[in-house]
Amino acid sequence: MQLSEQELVRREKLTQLRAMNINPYPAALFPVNNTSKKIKQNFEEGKKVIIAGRLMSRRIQGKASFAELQDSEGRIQVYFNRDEICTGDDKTLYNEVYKKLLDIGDFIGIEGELFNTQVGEKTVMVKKFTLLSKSLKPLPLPKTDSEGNTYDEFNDPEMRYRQRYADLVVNPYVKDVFVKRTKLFNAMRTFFNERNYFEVETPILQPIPGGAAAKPFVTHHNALDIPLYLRIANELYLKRLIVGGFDGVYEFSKNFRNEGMDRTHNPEFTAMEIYVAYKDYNWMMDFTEQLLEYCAIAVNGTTKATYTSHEIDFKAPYPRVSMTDAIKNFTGFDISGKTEEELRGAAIKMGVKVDKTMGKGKIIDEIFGEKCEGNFIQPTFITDYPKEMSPLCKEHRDNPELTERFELMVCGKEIANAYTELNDPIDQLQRFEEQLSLSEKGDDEAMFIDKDFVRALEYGMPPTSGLGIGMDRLVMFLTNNPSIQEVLFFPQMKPERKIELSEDEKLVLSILKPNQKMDLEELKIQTELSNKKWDKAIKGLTSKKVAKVEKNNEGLFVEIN
RNA sequence: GAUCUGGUAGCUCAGUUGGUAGAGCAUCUCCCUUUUAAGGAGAGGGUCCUGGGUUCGAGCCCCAGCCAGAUCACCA
Repeated sequence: MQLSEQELVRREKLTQLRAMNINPYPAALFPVNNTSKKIKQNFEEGKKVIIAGRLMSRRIQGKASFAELQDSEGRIQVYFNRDEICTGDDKTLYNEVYKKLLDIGDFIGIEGELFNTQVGEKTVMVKKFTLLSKSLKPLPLPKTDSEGNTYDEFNDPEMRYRQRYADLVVNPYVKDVFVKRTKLFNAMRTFFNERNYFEVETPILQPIPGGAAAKPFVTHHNALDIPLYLRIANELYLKRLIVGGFDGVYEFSKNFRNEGMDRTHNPEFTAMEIYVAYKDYNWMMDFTEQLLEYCAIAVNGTTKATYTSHEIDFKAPYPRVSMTDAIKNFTGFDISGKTEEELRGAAIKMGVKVDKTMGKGKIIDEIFGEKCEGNFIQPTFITDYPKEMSPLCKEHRDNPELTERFELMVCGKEIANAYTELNDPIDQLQRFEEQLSLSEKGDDEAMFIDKDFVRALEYGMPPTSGLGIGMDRLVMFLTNNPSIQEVLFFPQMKPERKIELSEDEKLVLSILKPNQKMDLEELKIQTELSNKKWDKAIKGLTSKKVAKVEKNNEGLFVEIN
């Protein structure tokens, strides 16, 4: 690996430290008894403290130096003075170790006393310091001045996501997002637990992926020799637990969908689903608005949130608009009682793209998505979806064309989806069968038939209402981040393909490249490498996908990839 | 998947028809007891994303590719 000058310098310091009998990576615990935040909150002149963290800036002025130490809660200024650290004649600890062998990014432990500088900055006077871990790679060093201007900001999204660890060290706002994310999860748990709903875990590896219309990832179990799918939703398993007798169950589930990636979609994402027995979707709407109000306050201290140019308010209650009314309002067209052909015609007239594989439900969904969805900025429940697009949802008590379903729209995006759950096993089987015919028509997202789930319903499931919330999307709204990558620690990225070739590999390549494809023996002879070196070089090149070896009737050939 | 934009020092960014690769911060050396992105002086540091091409000569122009972002399409 090619090291930069600065990296070489730091490695050299490592050996110098060892030569001075200073272990740059000591094993012993360091007895921290304070943090940067606690020091500032309970400041007392002369108080002794022990702290630890990363050295993040230094201003050296001869015998004295100010530096900043960053710990998990922020930064505190520390003051190094030669005569405080080196009380005897030997000034090596300050002149050599502190000034020359420490670097920005190093973890150090400090024992010292609190004092105020002449400028009034709360500061730790260092009496003793310990190197806790040497940093070998220079961190990016963004700076902010007193007016809030930033310099050298570490802002390339690619580098920030790939090296989230560095991003977290130098960009404090990144940590804030994830603190809020965890606050949201904790708030939801509290809200559910206080109502005696029960947190559970269900399988991620599933023989039949169900509960949503989505393309699954497939894997293979060797011992069973069967395909297994990564879950796309946890709905069907949670309902099985309602069959089993729980009154309310919920789960935060990582779901996996083998679809495109963009600023609102990551292949793995987190959903929360909750199912409550003896309730319906009207109850669930009340429950949802209370939940979100509670969560918004827990995360931001207020029900209001800013998202891009929108000011949104999660204060309950939220308006409830039926899908039929929404479409009527924004297009003037009444979908009720229309045939598939009439709907298709209307969609085409509105300029909404439809095709032959779409059934009634999908056409309506398309019209809604195209003409209405974007208009709902404040939290709004859209209710009573067409039956065809909701195969797990109970038929509407007043209209057999519709289902008792709602979605919660915020800023034109869906963040929650809920049903009065279908618990009629015969109806459920029929709906699955309709999905099957959709999939035969070419809809590659139509659901599989889950016979075990139907069997569970046959034993009887109490009337139940269920709710699903896209947690990542909700975090985006509560932290004003229009990109899902910003609210995931490690968003999916294309793998870095760094090709580093050894000398021998380069030699092989230099002969192979002008020819593109060569006989393996001939190439080997031309390189003049020993058998061992040749073997290593060619295996290296093939494993790095630079070249490939091919065997055909005429012999063995090496080809550039 | 399509289009557009970008990729230059550890970080942020300049780079003039196409003519020896630059700045600030960071690093290194020397000097310096309380500074607030900011002490002073000096020095070093480059696979200009990769591979081809055009040219006497390419960071710049052309082609192909890689990675990212944005917009759109697809998709919850």
